[in-house]
Order: sequence, then C-alpha cells, then structure tokens
Amino acid sequence: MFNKVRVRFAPSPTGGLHLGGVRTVLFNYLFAKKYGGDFIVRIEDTDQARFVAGAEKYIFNCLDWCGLVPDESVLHGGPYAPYRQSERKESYRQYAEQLVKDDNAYYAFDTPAELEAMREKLKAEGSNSLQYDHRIRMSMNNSLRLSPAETSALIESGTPYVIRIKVTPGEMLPFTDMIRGDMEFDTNNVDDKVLLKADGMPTYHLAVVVDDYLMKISHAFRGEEWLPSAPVHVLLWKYLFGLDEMPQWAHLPLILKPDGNGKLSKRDGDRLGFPVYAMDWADPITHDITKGFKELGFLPEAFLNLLAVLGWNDGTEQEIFSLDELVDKFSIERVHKGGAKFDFEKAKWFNHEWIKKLDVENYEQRVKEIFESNGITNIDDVYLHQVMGLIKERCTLLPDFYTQGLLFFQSPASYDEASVRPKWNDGKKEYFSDIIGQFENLATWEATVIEDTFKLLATQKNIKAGELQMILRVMLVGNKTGPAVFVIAETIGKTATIKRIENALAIFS
RNA sequence: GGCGCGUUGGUCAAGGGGUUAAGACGCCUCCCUUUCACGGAGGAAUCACGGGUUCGAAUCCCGUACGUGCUACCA
Repeated sequence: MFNKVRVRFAPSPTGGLHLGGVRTVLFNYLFAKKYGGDFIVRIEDTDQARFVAGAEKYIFNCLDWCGLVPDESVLHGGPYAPYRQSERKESYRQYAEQLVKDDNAYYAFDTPAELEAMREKLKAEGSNSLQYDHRIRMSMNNSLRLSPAETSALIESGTPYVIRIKVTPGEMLPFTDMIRGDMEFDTNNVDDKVLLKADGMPTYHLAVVVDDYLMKISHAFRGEEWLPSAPVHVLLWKYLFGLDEMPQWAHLPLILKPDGNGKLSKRDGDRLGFPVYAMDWADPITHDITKGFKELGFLPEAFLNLLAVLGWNDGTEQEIFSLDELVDKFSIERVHKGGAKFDFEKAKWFNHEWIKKLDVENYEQRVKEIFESNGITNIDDVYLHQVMGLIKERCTLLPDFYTQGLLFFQSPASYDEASVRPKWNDGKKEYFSDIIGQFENLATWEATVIEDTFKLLATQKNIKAGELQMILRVMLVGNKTGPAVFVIAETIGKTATIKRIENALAIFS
C-alpha cells in the first residue's frame, strides 16, 4: 500500500465529456482532497483510431470550468511525466515482453479473419463462450502452440502479432471493492485479453496497470462497466508488481437514461432535450455541436452538486453542497451500488437553488454576455447588478435573466390587451392621464412614494387600486409578470415609466 | 446465449429485524401577492414477486422476474 493517497482520472479523448465522466473526476477529486492526496489527470490516448483532435484540450477546459484543478497532468506537470499514454509506448512493451518471458503471456499471430472464423465455429458448435481463452488457445496460431523456432521465425519475418495474457483456469481471484465489498472472480470465465496491440500500443488493460504502478496510484475510481475486466487487472498486478502494491478499487454506479433503458448517451440528450456533456462539444469533422451544461446556463457549483448527489448522499437531509462541503463530507462507503436515472427537472432545481444562493457577482459577467448576444449592448454594470438582484429568484437557467430582465432595458413590444380591455373605461383612461402629471411632479422617485401617490389618486377617483395596478403592470411590462410593479417603476426611472404609460395609453384608447 | 452487478413512490433517496417507511424533485390543493416567482401549509404516490428463517422481515437466506453492464488488436 502506498503511503500517500494518489488518485487519477484517465479520460480517453474521443469526444465530449459526459455526466458519468465528470462524476468520476469529481469523486476522484473529493477523495484526494479529503485525505490531502494528489489528483492526477492522465490521458488515455492509446486508441489512435478513435482519438479526436482537440478533445484533450476540451477536457481540460471542462475541468477548469468545474474548478477541479489537477495536481499533476499534461498541462500542470508533475514528477511522473509524461501523462499521455501515447508518449509512454516503449515502457509498456517492456512489461509485456517481461510477461511473456515469465510465461504469463504469449505472442498471438491470428489474423482478424481467423479470429472471426474461430468465433463462427464456436457459435456453430453451440458454445456459450466466444472468448479467446484456455479452452481454445491451443488450437490457435500462437507461441503456446507453435515451437519457439516457429515463433521467432514468424516474428523475424515481420508477421504482425499481439501479446495476450495467459490466464490460468480454475482459480478464484479475490478482490475488494471500496463500494461493493469483497468479491471473487472465477478465472475460468476470464479470457486471454490482448495486452499489446499489433501497432505496438498497449490496450487499456496493460496501460492502466503499468501506469498506476509507475505513478504510484493508491486508489482508482472508474465506472461499473469495468467490473468484468477487473480480474484481468488483478492478474496483471499479481504477475507484474505483486498484489500488495495494487491500488484500491471503487467501481462507480452508472448514470442511466431518464426514460427507457440503458446507459445515458449523447443521443439521449439530443432526443430528450437536455445536455449530457459538461460543455458544448463541436465535432471536428461534422461540426455538429452537442450542447453542454455550461452553455445552457448552468452554474458549475450546481453542476457539481447535482452530480455528487446522483449515487451518493451523506445520510442527512442536506442536498445543497458546496465543493468544500463535499470534500468534507464525502465518503466512498456511502456511494450506491445501483445505477441512477438522470432527471433533468431536478438538475434544473439545483441550478435554481444555486442562483438564489450565490451573490450575482459570481455570474453577472456571463449574464451580461447573454444580453449582449441578444443585442442589448452598452449595459451599465451597476444597473445590471441591481436588476439581477430583483429577478434572481425567478431564474432557473442563466438565460432566464435575459427573458426576465429584458423589461428593464426595453419598452414592451406588445401588450396583453385581453387582460386590460375588460377593465378599460373612460375613468381609467382619465386616471392614467392624470397620474402622469402627478408622477412628473414627484420630487423623490422611490417605490413607496410612487405607490402612495398611485393609491391616493385611486381613492380620490374612487377606483379600485388593484385593477389599476394590474393595468399599470401591463403598461410597463407588457404582460402580467415580473417583480413588484412599483419597484419596476422605480428601477426603470421616472422618464421611462411615464413614457411607457403614454405609449400604452395611446394603444388602449 | 455466457458471466458480472443491481432492484424502497414517476425520479433521486433515508432506513440494514419491531418506524405512522424520512426528506428532495415533479404533480395537485390552499395561504401570501389583485401578476409571475419566492416563501409557507397540506395532498396523492413506494418496499419487484414467491418461498423460507423469526414472536416479528423493506431489512437476513434461497429462488424467480426485471433492469443494467461486459462478452473487440475500444476505453
């Protein structure tokens, strides 16, 4: 066991960063910070066919937005560089060859067509296992069956080959998972996985084990989908470095689709109208953009919060947690075993709560950008700040500040006449003509003063103040929504208030 | 098909032999406000099924069902 807690997040840059990925990073981060350990980000780019240019940079952008800063990574440096697997290629081969030497692995020359034929044959025979394993390896084209001379002849002639692990059947492999407790795997069901590919790149199986050892990883968190291949990793540790050095594992539950069945995927987001990626992901080839939580108007605090409580809770009724609180309260034992369906409605609720909780200073720059992208420029920062304070409790997503706040920047484009017409008459018309004059004469323009003036005239004219108030609201806002009407009047100012009443009067009369 | 993992309201979930089975989201009603929202008070809705073990099971055991994952020279 290593002395210091060292955890790692190891994404493969093949596209956007989805919810499950961010949650894995988050749990890694919380665990590392809780125990004063190191949080390492290593890039798993051994699959050149699926590697996507720009994806690595994108991943770091997402981490940056979330505030999950690595202690060691490609970007941040560290004592165990390089942190990109493609740059560690040679060291993997060395370990693979060592395994062969120790008779724990072997060379295999089977072509893809031969492998396919093998599976077809097994299927035809009604076998319930289509794996390349102890049952069939002696009938395949590998160094186990071939003589040493035949093997070296093939290698020297440049025949492509892979290195496969040699799994000894009939063994029970014990294994402890931090979330699931003690488990056991029967090696009879474990196949001879490829460790080193024909192109010289390692597969994930070899690379994680070697890197975890070399980078002194003490705890490893990954998705539940890795559970079936855990015995391969345990075996590799046993063969290469000894089980005592193996990190402790935690297999995280999956995040599932809200409807139907299955793991949440990018397609579900498109189909159901919510994001599954942390930030906008632009496909470099098709240029399709997949929406991200950030761009949709989520706060990073809310995003992290909702992810943390998907599959974990601290046992109390608390649901809103800051990152610091999470570091303090996180415990791996309280992570669930079962997958959780993602609920976008609840996700929005978290954002709403965080918008209310945080001072607007934390996000006013982003809101300003939203206004500007909608053509509202020359915004006064102090005024925007004031407006945001007035409407924050009715905003769920950041763009709501635009829809809710536009009335403070522009006169209504249209009016809810259906609400006004039934109440409209000459008395009301006269009232509003008169109120303009009274407003003009007010020395102080404050909500309470405006309200008093407004109600006094109503009493004098013997008109119900409530009805007038509704009409005033439609005059100023265009519809029956928004904060307290006299506060709106105060905020937009005397001139604008009078102007808007005059505009509306012209239309209603 | 084989193997693994899981299963408390629609969703997230607490609870790990004796509880009126918490709480949250969403939904509904009411109050506040002559608006919407916030806030407050209520409501409907749950232990997958079948067997055990036990005085007693949502909790322990077995089976079944269902869900989900893996079964690539992908991670």
